[in-house]
Amino acid sequence: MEYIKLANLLFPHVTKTEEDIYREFPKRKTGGKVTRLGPSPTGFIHLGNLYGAFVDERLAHQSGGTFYLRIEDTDDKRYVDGAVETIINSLRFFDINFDEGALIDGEKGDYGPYTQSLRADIYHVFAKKLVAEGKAYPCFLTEDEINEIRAEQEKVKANPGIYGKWAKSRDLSYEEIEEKINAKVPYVIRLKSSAKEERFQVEDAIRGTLEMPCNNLDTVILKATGIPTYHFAHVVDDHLMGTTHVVRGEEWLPSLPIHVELFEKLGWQPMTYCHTAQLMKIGEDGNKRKLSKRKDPELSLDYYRNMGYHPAAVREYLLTILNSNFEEWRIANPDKDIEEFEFTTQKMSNSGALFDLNKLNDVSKDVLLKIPASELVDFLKAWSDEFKPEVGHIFSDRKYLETVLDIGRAEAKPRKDHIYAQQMIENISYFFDDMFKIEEDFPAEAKDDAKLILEKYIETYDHSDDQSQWFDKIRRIAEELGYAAKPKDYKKNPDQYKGHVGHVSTVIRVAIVGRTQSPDIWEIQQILGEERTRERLR
RNA sequence: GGCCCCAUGGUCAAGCGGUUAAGACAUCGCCCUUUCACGGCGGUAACUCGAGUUCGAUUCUCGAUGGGGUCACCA
Repeated sequence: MEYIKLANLLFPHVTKTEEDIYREFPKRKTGGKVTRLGPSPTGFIHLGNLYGAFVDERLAHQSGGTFYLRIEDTDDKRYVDGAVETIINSLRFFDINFDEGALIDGEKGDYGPYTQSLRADIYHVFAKKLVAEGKAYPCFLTEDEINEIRAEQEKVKANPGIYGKWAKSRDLSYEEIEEKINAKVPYVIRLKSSAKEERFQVEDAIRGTLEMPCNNLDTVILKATGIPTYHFAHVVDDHLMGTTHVVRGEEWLPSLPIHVELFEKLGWQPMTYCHTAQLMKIGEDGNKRKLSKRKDPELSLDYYRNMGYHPAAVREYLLTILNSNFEEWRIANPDKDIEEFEFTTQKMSNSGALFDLNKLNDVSKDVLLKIPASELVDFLKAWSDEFKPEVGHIFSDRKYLETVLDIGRAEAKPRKDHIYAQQMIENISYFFDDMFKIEEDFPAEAKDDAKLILEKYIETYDHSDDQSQWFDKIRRIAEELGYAAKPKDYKKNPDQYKGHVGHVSTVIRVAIVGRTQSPDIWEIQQILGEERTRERLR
């Protein structure tokens, strides 16, 4: 078989050589790591993507390298309008920014185009090269024929796939191929696998040495449309674009042999692989399972934006599951910027982590505590503009809002009330008259005296009282009505009292904020002002 | 089914041949306290199993079991 003749028959339009391409894509000069995110443009982006993107970003930027965005749109069915913008904006929200690639205001960087569908001529140069060297061949098998092969394989218990004797287009003569081409019979280009009966080893930056059998599959590298499959595009692009570290989910591990053979046949050196563990969730059956775009909309990034989690909190949480030593570092360095933490692939876990909302909430409390109230207002405002415009009026008095958000935060043992925007709004709603409502009942112990308690409270109320004067008055009211002035007395002799001062103050609390739990009432009253305080007591 | 990855409390996880098997979250109890939150103290709770190697295995090897992934002209 004259392979070069075949290559020319298949790729008459390809005039460039591989040397031409190498001139267009010179080796990068930077010393740092080069990573990339290669999303397919479905526009859907979930926590798992963010998790991976975070690894890419840290690896690149921590080493003074480059992080770029490549759109992997080799499957035209997947394309969703505006998806690229969504991806970029979602990631930017979490402070993950690209240095080059297919960005919103056009391409940036010297290794473009960064959209795979625009790189067809490049892939063809290398596909042609492989054909010319007898390492790839056209395959004319139809879908039906492939199904038949699979059925036959099942019958004889052979592994499914096109390989070895099942690869029926492998041994077509030039004349046969030419005849089909002229007859416009559709075909794909397949790798002609060497199917070495041995195992190979690859170093993975997360998992250490990986050992698996060599590939034996005649994988499709160019589809009938002339567009490459992921496997081929990955190898060609990452080599040409100078990627040093390929970060991807562990679901790619099984196709690693294909990629390794592709690199070998192309005469290239594979880059460092970093196969991350998948983020899991508990399925309906109680078992762990991979996050799925279809089934788990609540784990899409939008869910967290909707709830109003602060991006810094999500980043902080992600880092705790990404690098096992991060929490320790954080405890030792509570005030350092997250950038200062030295992220390493070695410290990454290689078993799938279950997403833990409790932990996120806990982390979030600490993160929000460190954010000044004025910034919190900005954050809340941006969130409400997008997700809850009906509360827009709470931003009309910024200073007031800041004061509200700052309750108890300056103390040595600060309150950690804030977790995420939606919850914060709910928490502070009683500070706004239109959102204030009585949500809970008076405590059972003081229910019958509620009216009396409030009357006496209004009578003695002096807005200029300081906190201790104010509470002394409540103590007095409690005693007058037969409640213990100290909870301990009540606990000792529960029969002697109707209840204790806590029950009395809870009546007042319910009147002021509408619930049985809140920060200090005196402080709240000071913020509300005398007029509104009295209003609510009526 | 073949191949691949993984395996310490409910969750995330330290550990890398000898430890009373860390820590965080969650949970429970106590303390602080006018409620809640915060904080403090304490408790419950783990090495999947079986063979080896070894004086000694959570740690190394093999096997089993379990979980996950993958076997497309999807990525």
